Amino acid sequence: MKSTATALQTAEDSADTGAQQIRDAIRDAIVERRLSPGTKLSENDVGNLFNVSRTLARAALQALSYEGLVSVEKNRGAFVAYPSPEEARQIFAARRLVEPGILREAAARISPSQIQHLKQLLLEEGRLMSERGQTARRAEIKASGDFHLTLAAISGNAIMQRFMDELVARSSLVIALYGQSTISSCGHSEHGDIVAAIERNDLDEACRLMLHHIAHIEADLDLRERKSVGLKEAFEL
Amino acid sequence: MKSTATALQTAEDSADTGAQQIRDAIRDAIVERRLSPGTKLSENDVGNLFNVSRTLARAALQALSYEGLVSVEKNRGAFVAYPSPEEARQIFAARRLVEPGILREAAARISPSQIQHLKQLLLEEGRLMSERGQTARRAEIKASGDFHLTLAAISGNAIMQRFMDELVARSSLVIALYGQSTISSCGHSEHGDIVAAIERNDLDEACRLMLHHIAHIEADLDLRERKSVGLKEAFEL
DNA sequence: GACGGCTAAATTGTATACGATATTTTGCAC
DNA sequence: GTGCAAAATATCGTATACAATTTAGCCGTC
Repeated sequence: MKSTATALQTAEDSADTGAQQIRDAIRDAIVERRLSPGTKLSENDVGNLFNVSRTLARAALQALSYEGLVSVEKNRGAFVAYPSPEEARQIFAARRLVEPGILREAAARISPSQIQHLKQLLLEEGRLMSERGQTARRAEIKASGDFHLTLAAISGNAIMQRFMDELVARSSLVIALYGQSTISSCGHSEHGDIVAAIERNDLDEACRLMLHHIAHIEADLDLRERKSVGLKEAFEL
Repeated sequence: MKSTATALQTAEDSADTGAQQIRDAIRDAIVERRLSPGTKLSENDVGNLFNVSRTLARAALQALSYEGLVSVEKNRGAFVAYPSPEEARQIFAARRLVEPGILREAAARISPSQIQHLKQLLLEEGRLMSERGQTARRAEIKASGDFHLTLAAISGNAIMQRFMDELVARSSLVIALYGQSTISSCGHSEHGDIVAAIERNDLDEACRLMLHHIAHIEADLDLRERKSVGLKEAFEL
C-alpha cells in the first residue's frame, strides 16, 4: 500500500491547495494501472496515506470524479472508475471526434523544435518498449499517452488539452479493463507514421493515420460486460 | 442578492451531495448572466446564501472551477471567471472543432420525435425573442444554448455532452464580457437552417451552417483586453 | 440450517474550530 | 497631506468533531 505513497509528492504550487498533489498522485496511480478499476478509495485511507485529513482526501476524490477517473456513490464511498463497455465506446468515439481536429491545429502551428520534441518522445517510447519489468511497462503506458497529449499541447488550445488529458486517462482505464493483448504498444510505430506525415505536411494522411491508430487501439478491446469483476459483488470479498 | 437564492432549490438526488444543488444554482446564475464575470464569490457569502456551511460552499465553488466558470485564487477566494480574449478564442476554436462532429453523430441517430423536439425548441426560442424584459432575455440566452446542448444529447455520447455543457456555459460568459450586439439572437434563424439541413439529410451543408453559425457568434465579439472592468481595480469597488 | 431483524462498527455528510495568509485600516513620522 | 509600517480584520486552508447512513455481525426464531 505504501508503494503508491512513495511514488508521488511531486510538489506543485500553482494550484490552489494541497489536494491537487493528492489528486495528481492518485491519477498517476490510476493511469499507470497500479490501482485497478473498482478499487475502493475510502476517505480515511487516502487521508492516512498522504498524512492529511479527510477534508483534503475528499477534495481530491471529488476532483477525480469530475475527470471520470473515480466514481463516488452517495453514502457509499469512492471507487476507481469501472467504465462500462458503453462508456468505453463513447470515450473512443470522443477521441475519434476530436483528435483529427487537434492534429490539424497542431500541425498548423508546429515548430521544428516541437517536431524534434515529438521525435524524442517516440525514441523514449521505443526504448521503454524494449525494456522489461513493471516499471518499464508503466512508463511505457504513460509515454504512449504522452504522444497524444503532446500533440494537444502543441495545438495551443488549453481547453482541448485538458479534454484530451481526461480522455487519455480514461482510455487507460478502459484498456486496463478490456484490453486483450499484453500491451497496447502494438501501435507504437503508428505514432511514428503520424509524425512523419505531419513532417511532410500531408495532413489528410496524418488524420487518416490517427483515426486508424485509434481504431487499432479500440480493436484490441473485448467490450463485453464484465460486471463486478474485482468488486465485492463477485466473491463477497 | 437574495434574488439568486430564490431562483434555485431545484432538488436533485442522483448526485453525491447537496453541494451539487448549490453548484447548479450558481452555474445557472452565471449562464443566465445574473452574476457578472469577476464577481467575488466568498465561501462565507455563498454558504450563508444557501444556509449551509463553508464546507459545502467551498465544494460547490471547487466544482465550478473545474468547469471553468469560476476561478479560485489561492488564499484570495473565488470569482466568477473572467475569460481572457485568448481563452475566448480557444473556447470557440474548441466549439468549431467538436460541433460538426457532434452534429454528424446526432444526425446519424436522430429520430422523428427528436426532430420534433428540436423544432419545438426553435419555436420556444423564437417566442422568447419576441418578448420583452429581463426574464425573457435570460430564458432566451438559455434556450439558445439549449439548442446546441440538445444536439449533443441526441448524439448519444455522454462525454461529448458534458464537454458541450462546459463549452456552452463558458461561451455565455464570453458573450457577456465581449459581446457587442444587445443579444446574440441574431443567430436564431441559423438554428432553424441547421435543423432543416439535418431533416433533408444534407449533413455537409448542416456542418457548414454550424461552422458559419459559430463564426457568426464569434464575429459579434470585440476581443480586446478589458482587464479589471467590473473588478475593484477599476474604481476601488 | 436458513432467514429476518436488531445492535454495533465503520464510513460518509456536514458543521464547526483553529491556524495561516492576504487585505484593510490605523497611526505615526516626515 | 503623503507615505510607510504595523496592528486589526477578513478570508481562505486544513483539521477535528458530530450527525446520518450504510454495512457487518449477532442472535433468535422458524
